[in-house]
Amino acid sequence: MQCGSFELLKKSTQCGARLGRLHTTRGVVDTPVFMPVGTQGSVKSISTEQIRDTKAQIILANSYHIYLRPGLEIIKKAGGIQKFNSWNGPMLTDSGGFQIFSLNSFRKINSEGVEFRSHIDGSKHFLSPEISMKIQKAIGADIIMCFDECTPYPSTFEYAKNSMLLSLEWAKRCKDEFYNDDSKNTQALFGIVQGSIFKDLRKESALKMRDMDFVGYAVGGVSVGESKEEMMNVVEATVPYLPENKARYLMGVGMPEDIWNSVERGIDMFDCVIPTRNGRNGQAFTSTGKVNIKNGEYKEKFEPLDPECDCQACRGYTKAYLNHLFRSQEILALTLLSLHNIHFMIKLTDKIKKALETDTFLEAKKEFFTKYYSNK
RNA sequence: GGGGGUGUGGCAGAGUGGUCUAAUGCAUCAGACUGUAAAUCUGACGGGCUUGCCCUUCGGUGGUUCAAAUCCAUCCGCCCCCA
Repeated sequence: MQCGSFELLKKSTQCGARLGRLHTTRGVVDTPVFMPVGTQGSVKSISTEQIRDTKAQIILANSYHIYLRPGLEIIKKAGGIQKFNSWNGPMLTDSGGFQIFSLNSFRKINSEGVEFRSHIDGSKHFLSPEISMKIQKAIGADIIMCFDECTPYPSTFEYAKNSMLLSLEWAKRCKDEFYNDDSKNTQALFGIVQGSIFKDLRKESALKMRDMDFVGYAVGGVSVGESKEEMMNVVEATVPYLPENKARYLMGVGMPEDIWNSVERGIDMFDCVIPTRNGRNGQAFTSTGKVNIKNGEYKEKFEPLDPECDCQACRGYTKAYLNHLFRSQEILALTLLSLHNIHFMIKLTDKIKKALETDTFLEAKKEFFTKYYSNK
């Protein structure tokens, strides 16, 4: 089966949610899926072994970061990113498009591409759709992304339109570059819909991307500061114009509530730094809501973080101990909470999948949130 | 016995006449984080309320001064050196 192809297994009769299977060179991914982010080829503070324990099916890496360090030569010599980090499973690389947004003070955009100053040493680098494709081919992830501009929020309609058209133009160039060799046999290129929060732009972008016939589609330019309501409006304005038989990936999302709400509207794939970043900063997601484990109230709570969770952190340790680890700045604190949060997100998608099998998505969602918000 | 130094908010430690409720760091208390420049960042941190102001703080007491953490006297505590 072609890498990146999507098998639609079941559609909810209640909403837009769907159960599916994404085929990749290194394995099958059941959707809806949450993909932990390992920007530099490593999910921060967590070993590949531990990532497997969380039952994550596919992880992300960032081509911009890997290109800067260790560099493509080393990745090639290693035999590709999956061998380098010994994950050996499905992976996805982002194109560097998000860095146009997040490193905005270090770059200059023109229609040809983007000039970056390395955030590491200030050196100049140029990224274009063609270069991004070459980089992502060299890294060798199963799924690679078009080089786009992640449009900042807020943007004027005019800026958002030009940005969306630029990403469209770049998408064509990505395709041309991607399909000029045998990489297409082992990798899949996904297109990215832009258009900020403007429905017309989202529709236009989605339809034109659809015409380009990508293997899969992403909704980009969300989770950049807009409200949750706006984010859902974007999803609703985009999904109806994407082909049903292809995967839909909402980039950079999200929180548990975002996952439920987006799956409900027809999204299949997610990635987000939240479980790991917030984990490192002391915030845990639990079945009864968010917990800031650093807070004083947990100093003497000799009970697991989440009694419903069977991750390493919850199996072996108490809130009091995790609180102590954070207060004493022990490295283990970062690992355990990151691990827990990833596990939580994976379990959440498991719940969703199970509910879709029995066509009870809305009931499951209600059950989840009744508990999740019960403490607040 | 002689000489020198020092005492500041939970801790460390600036400040040596007004701009001092008193820098800074730590600790403490909370909040934020969405395709990772993040083990990060923000805010609070004497008390009161009508949130602008009022009251109370720099070892104790007394004084000088329009004004004292800051100067003087004295008491108390601690540290160092020489015998």
